[in-house]
Amino acid sequence: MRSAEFDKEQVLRAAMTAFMEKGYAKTSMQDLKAVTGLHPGSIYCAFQNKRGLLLAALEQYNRDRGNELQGLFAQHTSARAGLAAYLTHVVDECVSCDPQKLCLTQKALNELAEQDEEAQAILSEQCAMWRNALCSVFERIAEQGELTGTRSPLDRARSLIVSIYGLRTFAHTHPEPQVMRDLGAQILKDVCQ
Amino acid sequence: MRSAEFDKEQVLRAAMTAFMEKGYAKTSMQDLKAVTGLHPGSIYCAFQNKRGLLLAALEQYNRDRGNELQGLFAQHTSARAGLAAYLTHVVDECVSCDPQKLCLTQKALNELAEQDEEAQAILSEQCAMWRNALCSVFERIAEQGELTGTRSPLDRARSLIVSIYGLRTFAHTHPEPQVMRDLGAQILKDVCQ
DNA sequence: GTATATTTTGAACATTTGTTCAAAAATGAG
DNA sequence: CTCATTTTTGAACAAATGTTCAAAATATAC
Repeated sequence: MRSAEFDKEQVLRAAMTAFMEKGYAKTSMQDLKAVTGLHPGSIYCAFQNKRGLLLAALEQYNRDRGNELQGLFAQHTSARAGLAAYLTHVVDECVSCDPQKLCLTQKALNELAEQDEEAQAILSEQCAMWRNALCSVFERIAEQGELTGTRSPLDRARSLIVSIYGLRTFAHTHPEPQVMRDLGAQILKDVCQ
Repeated sequence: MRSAEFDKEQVLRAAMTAFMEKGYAKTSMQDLKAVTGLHPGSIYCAFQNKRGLLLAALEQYNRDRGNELQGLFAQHTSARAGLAAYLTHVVDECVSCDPQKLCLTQKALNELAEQDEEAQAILSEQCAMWRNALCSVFERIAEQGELTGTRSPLDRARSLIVSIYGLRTFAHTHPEPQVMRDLGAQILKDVCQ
C-alpha cells in the first residue's frame, strides 16, 4: 500500500481558482500541473481526467461556500442583519475584481450547463442546496418579524439567488463600486418586502 | 476588384449561434467552417482570425437585439405593458432551453470579461446601450404615471438588467416554467415600484 | 526486512487546435 | 477582351491539447 502524498483539499482549491480564472475549456493540463504541483499521471490517477478534476473541484467549492455562508450567518442573532452582511460580502467580492473571488458554480453553470449533463446535475443540486439555506434564512427573518408582504420564504430565496447571479454578471462590466452597493441595498429591500 | 460572395450578416448569425451553444473557447474553426460554409482562408481574409469573427458576431448580435427590443416596444402604447411583454419574452426564451435563444452578450461577458480587454470594452459599451434603452423605457413609464416610488429611471434600468442576467443564469438549473414566470412577474413588480 | 501495492514521474502519444499560404477562380474597370 | 485585384480553395503547418504508460519510488502490512 501507499497513500497519496498530496493534500487533496489543497489541490482541489488550486484547481478551483484556475478554473475560475480561465474557465474550464481554457484551463489546460499544463496550467493544472503548474497550479497543483502534480504531474499529469498523478492527476489522472486521482481524478480520472481533467473533467473529473473539475467535478471534484465543484464539490469542494460547494462545501467551502456552504461553510462560509453558515459561518457568516452564525455571527448575527438578527437574521436580517445576517442577510445584509451576506449581501455586502457578495457585493464586495464583485467589486474587488479578484478572479479568485468569482463563483465557480456560476462560472461552470454558464459554461457547461447545456453541454455536460452530469455537471449540470451537480450544479443544479448545489443551487438547490443554496436555495434551501437561503429559504431557512428567510424563515428566521419572518419569525423575527422583519419581513413585510406575503411572499413565501422559498420565493424570496429564489429571487435572491437570481439577483446575486445577476450582480456577478453585471459586475463584469466594471460599474462604479457605489452603483454595485446601491444595487445590493435595493435587492435587500425588495427581497424582504 | 472582386466582392465577397457570402452574405456577411448570414455568416455572422451562423457564427453567433455556434458561439452561443458552445462558448468561444470550445467552438473550433472546424465548427465555424461547417456552420458558416466558409473555408478557413475566407474567414481569415474577412475577419482576421477566430477572435475577429467573435468580435464581429458580438456587434451583429447587439444590432439584432437592439432592433428586436425596439420593435417589441413599438407594439405597445403603454410603456409598462411593453415592459411586461419584454419580460415575458425573456422568460420564454429562458424556458425554451433552446441554445439559440441564449444571450451572446451575457455568454461572452461570463467567459471573456476578465481575459480579453477589447472584448470587455465592447461588451461594457453594449451593456450601457441596453441600459440607456431601458432607462428611456422607465422614463416613458413615469410620464404615463405607472411608476410608484422615487427611484430614478437609471437605477431601475440597472436593477432590471441585473435581474435579467440572473434569470438567464438561474434558468440553467432548469427550474419549472411556472417558477420562471413567477420570478419574471416579481421582477416587474419590484422594478416598477 | 521483505513483499506488496499504490503513487509518482516524465517522456511519449495521437489528435486537434488556430493559422498560413500559394495556386486557382472570379469579379469589375478600362 | 484584358488586366488588375480580390476572394476562394484546401492542403499543409507548427504548436498545443488531453491522455497514456512503463519504470522508478515509496509507503504500508506482515
